[in-house]
Amino acid sequence: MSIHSHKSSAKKARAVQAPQRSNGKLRVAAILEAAAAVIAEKGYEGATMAEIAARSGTKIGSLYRFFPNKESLADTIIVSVRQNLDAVFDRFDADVKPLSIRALTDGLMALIFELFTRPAFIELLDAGQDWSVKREEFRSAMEQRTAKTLMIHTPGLSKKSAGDIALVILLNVKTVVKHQASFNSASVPDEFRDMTRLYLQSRLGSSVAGKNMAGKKVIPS
Amino acid sequence: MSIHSHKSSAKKARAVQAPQRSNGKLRVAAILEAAAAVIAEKGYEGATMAEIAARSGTKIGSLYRFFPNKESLADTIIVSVRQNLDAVFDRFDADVKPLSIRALTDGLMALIFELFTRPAFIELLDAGQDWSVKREEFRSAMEQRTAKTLMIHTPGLSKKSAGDIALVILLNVKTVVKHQASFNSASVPDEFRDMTRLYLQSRLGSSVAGKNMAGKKVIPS
Amino acid sequence: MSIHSHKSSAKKARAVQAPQRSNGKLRVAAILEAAAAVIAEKGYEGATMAEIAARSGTKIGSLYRFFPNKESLADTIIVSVRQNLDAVFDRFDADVKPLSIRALTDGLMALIFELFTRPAFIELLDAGQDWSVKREEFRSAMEQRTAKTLMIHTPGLSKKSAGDIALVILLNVKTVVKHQASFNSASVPDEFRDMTRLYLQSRLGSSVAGKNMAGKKVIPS
Amino acid sequence: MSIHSHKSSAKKARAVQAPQRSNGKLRVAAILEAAAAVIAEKGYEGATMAEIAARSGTKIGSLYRFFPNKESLADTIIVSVRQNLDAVFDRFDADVKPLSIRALTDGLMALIFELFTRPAFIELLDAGQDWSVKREEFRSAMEQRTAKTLMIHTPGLSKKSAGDIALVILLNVKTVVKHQASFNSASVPDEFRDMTRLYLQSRLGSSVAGKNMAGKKVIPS
DNA sequence: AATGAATGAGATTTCATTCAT
DNA sequence: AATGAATGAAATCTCATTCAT
Repeated sequence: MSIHSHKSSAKKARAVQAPQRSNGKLRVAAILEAAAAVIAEKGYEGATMAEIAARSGTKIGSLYRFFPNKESLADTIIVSVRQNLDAVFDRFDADVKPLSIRALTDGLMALIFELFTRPAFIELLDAGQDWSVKREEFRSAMEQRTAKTLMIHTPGLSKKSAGDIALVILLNVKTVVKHQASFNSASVPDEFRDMTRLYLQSRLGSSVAGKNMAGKKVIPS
Repeated sequence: MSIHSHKSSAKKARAVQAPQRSNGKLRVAAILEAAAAVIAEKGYEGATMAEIAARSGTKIGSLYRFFPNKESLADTIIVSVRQNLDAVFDRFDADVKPLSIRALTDGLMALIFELFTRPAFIELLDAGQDWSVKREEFRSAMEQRTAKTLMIHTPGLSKKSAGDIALVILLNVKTVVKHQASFNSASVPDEFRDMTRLYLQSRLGSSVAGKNMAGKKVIPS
Repeated sequence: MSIHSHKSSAKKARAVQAPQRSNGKLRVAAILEAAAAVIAEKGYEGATMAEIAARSGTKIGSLYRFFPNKESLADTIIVSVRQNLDAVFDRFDADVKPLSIRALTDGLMALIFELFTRPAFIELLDAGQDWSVKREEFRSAMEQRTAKTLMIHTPGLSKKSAGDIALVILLNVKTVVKHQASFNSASVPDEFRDMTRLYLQSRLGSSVAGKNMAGKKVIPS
Repeated sequence: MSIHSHKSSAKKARAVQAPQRSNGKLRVAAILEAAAAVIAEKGYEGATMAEIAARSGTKIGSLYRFFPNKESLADTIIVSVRQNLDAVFDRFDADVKPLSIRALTDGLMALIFELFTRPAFIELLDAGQDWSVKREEFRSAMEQRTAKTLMIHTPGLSKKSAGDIALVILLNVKTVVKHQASFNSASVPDEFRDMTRLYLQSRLGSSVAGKNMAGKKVIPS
């Protein structure tokens, strides 16, 4: 407990340490995982580099060798999600055309949910101030990709409409992910899914009669 | 204390000091306004007492005379919103019964929008960790009050359903308020309003045939 | 704030960081010395971290690297004394049995004096309020160890008596150490030693005739 | 709870306040009592003028009208004890001559105990740094007065001896008063009284044969 | 290359004391 | 005269980042 308690064993202490994996890949992965966990827990501001280092079994000096500053950590997390983005959407787009609106909604929401559920991700999306650039860029990418999928599914859709709808879907999923833990009522996520379905039916329904068991227009009063 | 921290570490829970001279009242008002502005800009964590003091033309010592700590500032902002709550809802409830669902939706959203639009308020609702108590308490109050209104309008509604629906409405408004500034497309708020209408029609529609131009059930495919 | 108090108000109970490089060890030693000096001069409350840092040639940030808060400095000082305790008493106990009461008194007082003379130590023993735990724990340890020695020397002694007597001895030494610097008359410490001798003779004398050159009354020189 | 809660009743608030006794004597007494209590609880440093004002029902501005600074409060407390000093000792001295040493010890200790037990007093005696002047002055007065009593009782005593003995008595009483609250064993104060008796018998005994049942060496019971 | 140590600006909070009304 | 308000230096503690070994 004392400051001096390591005194006599100091020399050996170094040798006793777990051998640090010099493998950069593994190290970077461990750091990112730790960073995601800490940021998810405490938010971007609340997360400290020291804790991230400790939790990843990295020394603070080494951490800075891989990530030159705190923001670069956040960047990398965002980017890693972004890199999935295209692959995931491409896969989805391949089979999107024949989907009913219900299936489209469910599929899209599930897909986005998956992307957003990466720990720390939601926190980063909302993190303050200067962030606007990266966040905006990412949101824009998400939005455009989602809009693209909508337009593949419903070819008649205007670009603007597709953008608006995409944004609504994204924000709905974000809301669910963000408040997930604190919902008292387990059925709230279902409500959001239903609501999003209704919304998509209203927005896409008329132009895709065939898919939608034609005839039943959804008319907002 | 921490935890607190000048001389003794005991948690001093000094009450918010009410000013007793007109000068003091002006000062407090200025402080609150500045605090709301700074918090709205930078978030709760990002806002510093020094900046709040400076922006309100107050010296730091005076700020602390009226608000013994940073949290008390946030408290006061939240509470001021909360105090409006009942009055505003009561007024709305008086005329809610005969409203069409569309009018109900629009009225409720406008009302909640009004409450949430106080600068800083949204930031505070999302501020981190320890906050959970006050935030939860407030959200619970909002939710219950909204649910009550729904049940007045649609008497057949179960308490649980009303709660779920209320929460969805609240989160929708919150999303709009929060992202308001950053929407590229001005029509997004309208989309949210429409979506919420559809959702309410689906949830309340069947039981209030008369109000809803009977016969046109909203059927999620 | 506390807790505590920069970003989060949670009580961070970081452990005292042991230095791991020779440079750090020197630094820690310098800090402790400076802390002891400053506390001895101004008392625990009066001592400021800034002054301790300055006097040890350390920057404030470095000080906090090794001692995460003011209390941990005091702790370390107390603990360092406590760690001596057993060794010192064990050595004394080995030869305590045949000692005359006079020699016992002198030996015990000298021993305790030695322990207490560490600068700052006395101040810490009296430092205010929250301290009670550590202080009490230490005093209890001192008392029990002293009582044990008394019972080794005078086997017939009841546990309660030994405790009371031990406490009196401790308080006497403490008084001498504390006022040492301010005594006008150099003979006051001798008076305390004599008084303590008389007291021990009164309390232990009757039951250990043999050791005391039986029959010869104990006459304080 | 709100900052503004007093708004409407602000004008009347002034009138509602308890009528401030304009009687300076009473006010000063109330302040001193409060100050003593607060200092006794939290120590000199820990006591705040604001709390003293509040606890005495005085406004901070008024407090400063009577006591221009914190130290003057402490001064006044010390002085008030000092003023008792002569009267109390004079009364005791009147009957001191024929007292047995035991009775002298008990009487003196009781008298000093009484003086020291004034709340806050012990705290002030040990309060830090610059205080040395006032404290020293007071201790010197106490010491001289006690020494005088000893010399009245035992005329042969040298001035230096009397001073030393007086100091020992004072410190013994101080120790008891200070640790009073924290003694586990209720008998410790008795031990101190006995010890002091033995000490006085040793120091005064031989020269006052008559009073002390002549010829009988001082034998610790 | 690895890593412990150093840094210092800056954040929150306190409180004795003075002043203006 | 009474008193609420103003003040600001000073204290504790944090943490991203750089550096020397």
